[in-house]
Amino acid sequence: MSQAAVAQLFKALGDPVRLQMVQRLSNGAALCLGELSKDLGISRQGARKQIQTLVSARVVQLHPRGREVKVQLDAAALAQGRAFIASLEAQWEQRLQALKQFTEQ
Amino acid sequence: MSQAAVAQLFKALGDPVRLQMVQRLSNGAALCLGELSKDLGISRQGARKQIQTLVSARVVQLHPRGREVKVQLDAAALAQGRAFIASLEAQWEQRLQALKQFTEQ
DNA sequence: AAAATATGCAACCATATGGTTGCGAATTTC
DNA sequence: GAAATTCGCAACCATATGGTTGCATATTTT
Repeated sequence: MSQAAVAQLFKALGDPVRLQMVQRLSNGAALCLGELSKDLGISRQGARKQIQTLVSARVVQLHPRGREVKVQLDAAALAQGRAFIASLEAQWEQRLQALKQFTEQ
Repeated sequence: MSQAAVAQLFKALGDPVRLQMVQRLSNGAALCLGELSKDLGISRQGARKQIQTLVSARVVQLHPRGREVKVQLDAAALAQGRAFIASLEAQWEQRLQALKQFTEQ
Protein backbone atom coordinates (compact mmCIF):
# COMPACT_ATOMS: atom_id res chain seq x y z
CA MET A 1 0.00 0.00 0.00
CA SER A 2 1.14 3.51 -0.80
CA GLN A 3 1.96 6.06 1.84
CA ALA A 4 -1.06 8.08 0.80
CA ALA A 5 -3.40 5.13 1.13
CA VAL A 6 -2.13 4.32 4.61
CA ALA A 7 -2.50 7.95 5.64
CA GLN A 8 -6.06 7.94 4.35
CA LEU A 9 -6.79 4.77 6.30
CA PHE A 10 -5.50 6.23 9.56
CA LYS A 11 -7.27 9.47 8.86
CA ALA A 12 -10.52 7.58 8.50
CA LEU A 13 -9.96 5.89 11.86
CA GLY A 14 -8.91 9.19 13.42
CA ASP A 15 -12.35 10.42 14.40
CA PRO A 16 -14.38 9.39 17.48
CA VAL A 17 -17.63 8.90 15.56
CA ARG A 18 -16.05 6.84 12.78
CA LEU A 19 -14.01 4.84 15.26
CA GLN A 20 -17.16 3.93 17.16
CA MET A 21 -18.83 2.88 13.94
CA VAL A 22 -15.95 0.57 13.12
CA GLN A 23 -16.09 -0.86 16.60
CA ARG A 24 -19.81 -1.55 16.27
CA LEU A 25 -19.27 -3.27 12.97
CA SER A 26 -16.50 -5.48 14.32
CA ASN A 27 -18.57 -6.30 17.35
CA GLY A 28 -22.02 -7.19 16.28
CA ALA A 29 -24.08 -8.32 13.38
CA ALA A 30 -24.34 -6.68 9.97
CA LEU A 31 -25.94 -3.25 10.16
CA CYS A 32 -27.74 -1.08 7.66
CA LEU A 33 -27.07 2.63 7.33
CA GLY A 34 -29.91 3.70 9.58
CA GLU A 35 -29.01 1.39 12.44
CA LEU A 36 -25.35 2.28 12.28
CA SER A 37 -26.28 5.96 12.45
CA LYS A 38 -28.22 5.69 15.71
CA ASP A 39 -26.99 6.84 19.13
CA LEU A 40 -24.05 8.80 17.85
CA GLY A 41 -25.30 12.20 18.90
CA ILE A 42 -25.51 13.44 15.34
CA SER A 43 -28.13 13.40 12.60
CA ARG A 44 -28.60 10.56 10.14
CA GLN A 45 -27.20 12.64 7.30
CA GLY A 46 -24.25 13.64 9.42
CA ALA A 47 -23.54 10.01 10.14
CA ARG A 48 -23.97 9.19 6.45
CA LYS A 49 -21.14 11.52 5.55
CA GLN A 50 -18.87 9.86 8.05
CA ILE A 51 -19.76 6.47 6.62
CA GLN A 52 -18.86 7.75 3.19
CA THR A 53 -15.44 8.69 4.53
CA LEU A 54 -15.00 5.10 5.70
CA VAL A 55 -16.06 3.88 2.27
CA SER A 56 -13.54 6.14 0.53
CA ALA A 57 -10.78 4.84 2.78
CA ARG A 58 -11.93 1.29 2.03
CA VAL A 59 -12.53 0.53 5.68
CA VAL A 60 -16.09 -0.41 4.87
CA GLN A 61 -18.19 -1.56 1.94
CA LEU A 62 -21.82 -0.86 1.10
CA HIS A 63 -24.24 -3.48 -0.18
CA PRO A 64 -27.70 -2.29 -1.25
CA ARG A 65 -30.34 -4.78 -0.20
CA GLY A 66 -33.74 -3.69 -1.42
CA ARG A 67 -34.80 -0.66 0.53
CA GLU A 68 -31.84 -0.62 2.84
CA VAL A 69 -28.05 -0.61 2.52
CA LYS A 70 -25.92 -3.02 4.49
CA VAL A 71 -22.58 -1.81 5.81
CA GLN A 72 -19.80 -4.34 5.96
CA LEU A 73 -16.43 -3.97 7.62
CA ASP A 74 -13.38 -4.73 5.45
CA ALA A 75 -11.04 -6.58 7.76
CA ALA A 76 -8.23 -6.34 5.21
CA ALA A 77 -8.02 -2.60 5.83
CA LEU A 78 -7.51 -3.20 9.53
CA ALA A 79 -4.83 -5.76 8.76
CA GLN A 80 -2.99 -3.33 6.53
CA GLY A 81 -3.06 -0.64 9.16
CA ARG A 82 -1.76 -3.01 11.79
CA ALA A 83 0.96 -4.27 9.45
CA PHE A 84 2.13 -0.76 8.72
CA ILE A 85 2.50 0.08 12.40
CA ALA A 86 4.23 -3.23 12.97
CA SER A 87 6.79 -2.41 10.28
CA LEU A 88 7.52 0.91 11.96
CA GLU A 89 8.00 -0.88 15.25
CA ALA A 90 10.33 -3.37 13.62
CA GLN A 91 12.55 -0.61 12.25
CA TRP A 92 12.53 1.05 15.65
CA GLU A 93 13.58 -2.17 17.34
CA GLN A 94 16.33 -2.70 14.81
CA ARG A 95 17.63 0.77 15.50
CA LEU A 96 17.61 0.17 19.25
CA GLN A 97 19.56 -3.03 18.76
CA ALA A 98 22.21 -1.26 16.69
CA LEU A 99 22.48 1.46 19.30
CA LYS A 100 22.86 -1.11 22.06
CA GLN A 101 25.68 -2.86 20.25
CA PHE A 102 27.42 0.45 19.69
CA THR A 103 27.21 1.25 23.40
CA GLU A 104 28.52 -2.14 24.46
CA GLN A 105 31.59 -1.77 22.31
CA MET B 1 -6.55 4.19 26.46
CA SER B 2 -9.78 6.08 25.90
CA GLN B 3 -11.58 6.11 22.59
CA ALA B 4 -10.76 9.78 22.18
CA ALA B 5 -7.06 9.20 22.75
CA VAL B 6 -6.96 6.41 20.19
CA ALA B 7 -8.82 8.58 17.70
CA GLN B 8 -6.31 11.37 18.28
CA LEU B 9 -3.44 8.95 17.74
CA PHE B 10 -4.83 7.72 14.42
CA LYS B 11 -5.65 11.25 13.41
CA ALA B 12 -2.03 12.22 14.01
CA LEU B 13 -0.88 9.36 11.80
CA GLY B 14 -3.49 10.19 9.20
CA ASP B 15 -1.51 12.76 7.24
CA PRO B 16 1.17 12.09 4.60
CA VAL B 17 3.64 14.63 6.00
CA ARG B 18 3.30 13.44 9.59
CA LEU B 19 3.43 9.82 8.54
CA GLN B 20 6.68 10.42 6.71
CA MET B 21 8.10 12.12 9.77
CA VAL B 22 7.24 9.15 11.93
CA GLN B 23 8.82 6.86 9.38
CA ARG B 24 12.01 8.90 9.37
CA LEU B 25 12.18 8.81 13.12
CA SER B 26 11.69 5.05 13.28
CA ASN B 27 14.27 4.56 10.56
CA GLY B 28 17.28 6.63 11.34
CA ALA B 29 19.10 8.41 14.09
CA ALA B 30 17.71 11.06 16.41
CA LEU B 31 16.77 14.23 14.57
CA CYS B 32 16.35 17.83 15.60
CA LEU B 33 13.42 19.96 14.46
CA GLY B 34 15.27 21.50 11.55
CA GLU B 35 16.51 18.23 10.10
CA LEU B 36 13.13 16.56 10.46
CA SER B 37 11.55 19.48 8.62
CA LYS B 38 13.69 19.17 5.51
CA ASP B 39 12.60 17.72 2.17
CA LEU B 40 8.92 17.66 2.95
CA GLY B 41 7.90 20.25 0.42
CA ILE B 42 6.71 22.68 3.07
CA SER B 43 8.30 25.42 5.14
CA ARG B 44 10.05 24.92 8.46
CA GLN B 45 7.21 26.55 10.34
CA GLY B 46 4.68 24.48 8.46
CA ALA B 47 6.54 21.36 9.45
CA ARG B 48 6.80 22.63 13.02
CA LYS B 49 3.03 22.74 13.31
CA GLN B 50 2.76 19.16 12.12
CA ILE B 51 5.35 18.11 14.67
CA GLN B 52 3.31 19.82 17.36
CA THR B 53 0.34 17.71 16.32
CA LEU B 54 2.46 14.61 16.82
CA VAL B 55 3.50 15.91 20.24
CA SER B 56 -0.12 16.51 21.26
CA ALA B 57 -1.03 12.98 20.24
CA ARG B 58 1.99 11.71 22.21
CA VAL B 59 3.49 10.07 19.15
CA VAL B 60 6.64 12.04 19.68
CA GLN B 61 8.50 13.85 22.46
CA LEU B 62 10.67 16.95 22.33
CA HIS B 63 13.98 17.31 24.18
CA PRO B 64 15.68 20.72 24.07
CA ARG B 65 19.44 20.33 23.73
CA GLY B 66 21.13 23.71 23.81
CA ARG B 67 20.28 25.55 20.63
CA GLU B 68 18.40 22.73 19.04
CA VAL B 69 15.48 20.46 19.95
CA LYS B 70 15.70 16.72 19.53
CA VAL B 71 12.61 14.84 18.39
CA GLN B 72 12.13 11.36 19.76
CA LEU B 73 9.59 8.78 18.66
CA ASP B 74 7.43 7.27 21.40
CA ALA B 75 7.21 3.61 20.49
CA ALA B 76 4.52 3.07 23.12
CA ALA B 77 2.08 5.11 21.05
CA LEU B 78 2.67 2.85 18.07
CA ALA B 79 2.14 -0.19 20.24
CA GLN B 80 -1.16 1.16 21.52
CA GLY B 81 -2.39 1.86 18.03
CA ARG B 82 -1.45 -1.61 16.87
CA ALA B 83 -3.07 -3.16 19.94
CA PHE B 84 -6.31 -1.32 19.30
CA ILE B 85 -6.52 -2.55 15.73
CA ALA B 86 -5.64 -6.04 16.88
CA SER B 87 -8.54 -6.01 19.34
CA LEU B 88 -10.92 -5.00 16.57
CA GLU B 89 -9.63 -7.85 14.44
CA ALA B 90 -10.07 -10.27 17.33
CA GLN B 91 -13.72 -9.30 17.74
CA TRP B 92 -14.20 -9.62 14.02
CA GLU B 93 -12.69 -13.10 14.01
CA GLN B 94 -14.85 -14.14 16.92
CA ARG B 95 -17.91 -13.00 15.06
CA LEU B 96 -16.91 -14.92 11.97
CA GLN B 97 -16.43 -18.05 14.03
CA ALA B 98 -19.89 -17.73 15.57
CA LEU B 99 -21.40 -17.23 12.14
CA LYS B 100 -19.61 -20.28 10.82
CA GLN B 101 -20.91 -22.48 13.61
CA PHE B 102 -24.40 -21.20 13.03
CA THR B 103 -24.17 -22.09 9.34
CA GLU B 104 -22.82 -25.56 10.02
CA GLN B 105 -25.68 -26.40 12.30
C1' DA C 1 -53.42 2.85 -3.11
C1' DA C 2 -51.90 4.90 1.09
C1' DA C 3 -48.78 5.05 4.84
C1' DA C 4 -44.50 4.07 6.72
C1' DT C 5 -39.59 3.19 6.29
C1' DA C 6 -34.82 3.76 4.53
C1' DT C 7 -32.24 6.34 1.89
C1' DG C 8 -30.32 10.11 -1.34
C1' DC C 9 -29.15 14.88 -2.75
C1' DA C 10 -27.92 19.60 -2.17
C1' DA C 11 -27.29 23.88 0.06
C1' DC C 12 -25.54 25.93 3.88
C1' DC C 13 -22.65 27.11 8.14
C1' DA C 14 -18.94 27.39 11.71
C1' DT C 15 -14.73 25.84 12.83
C1' DA C 16 -10.49 23.05 12.13
C1' DT C 17 -6.63 22.25 9.36
C1' DG C 18 -2.54 22.84 6.57
C1' DG C 19 0.02 26.05 4.92
C1' DT C 20 2.33 30.73 4.38
C1' DT C 21 5.15 35.05 5.71
C1' DG C 22 7.54 38.25 8.73
C1' DC C 23 10.11 39.09 12.62
C1' DG C 24 12.51 38.40 17.11
C1' DA C 25 15.37 35.69 20.41
C1' DA C 26 18.66 32.33 22.05
C1' DT C 27 22.73 29.66 21.27
C1' DT C 28 27.04 28.43 18.69
C1' DT C 29 30.82 29.40 15.92
C1' DC C 30 34.39 32.23 13.97
C1' DG D 1 31.80 40.70 19.66
C1' DA D 2 29.91 39.69 15.15
C1' DA D 3 27.97 36.34 12.20
C1' DA D 4 25.56 32.21 11.52
C1' DT D 5 22.43 28.68 13.07
C1' DT D 6 18.26 26.99 15.21
C1' DC D 7 14.25 27.94 16.87
C1' DG D 8 9.69 30.45 18.65
C1' DC D 9 5.64 33.47 18.10
C1' DA D 10 1.86 35.55 15.77
C1' DA D 11 -0.95 37.00 12.08
C1' DC D 12 -2.97 35.64 8.08
C1' DC D 13 -5.22 32.78 4.24
C1' DA D 14 -7.65 29.13 1.52
C1' DT D 15 -9.68 24.97 1.87
C1' DA D 16 -11.29 20.78 4.32
C1' DT D 17 -14.15 18.97 7.74
C1' DG D 18 -18.07 17.92 10.63
C1' DG D 19 -22.28 19.10 11.18
C1' DT D 20 -27.09 20.92 10.07
C1' DT D 21 -31.76 21.39 7.57
C1' DG D 22 -35.09 20.71 3.89
C1' DC D 23 -36.94 18.06 0.51
C1' DA D 24 -37.27 14.25 -3.02
C1' DT D 25 -37.25 9.22 -4.05
C1' DA D 26 -37.51 4.27 -3.77
C1' DT D 27 -39.14 0.28 -1.37
C1' DT D 28 -42.09 -2.22 2.04
C1' DT D 29 -46.02 -2.80 4.68
C1' DT D 30 -50.84 -2.47 5.66
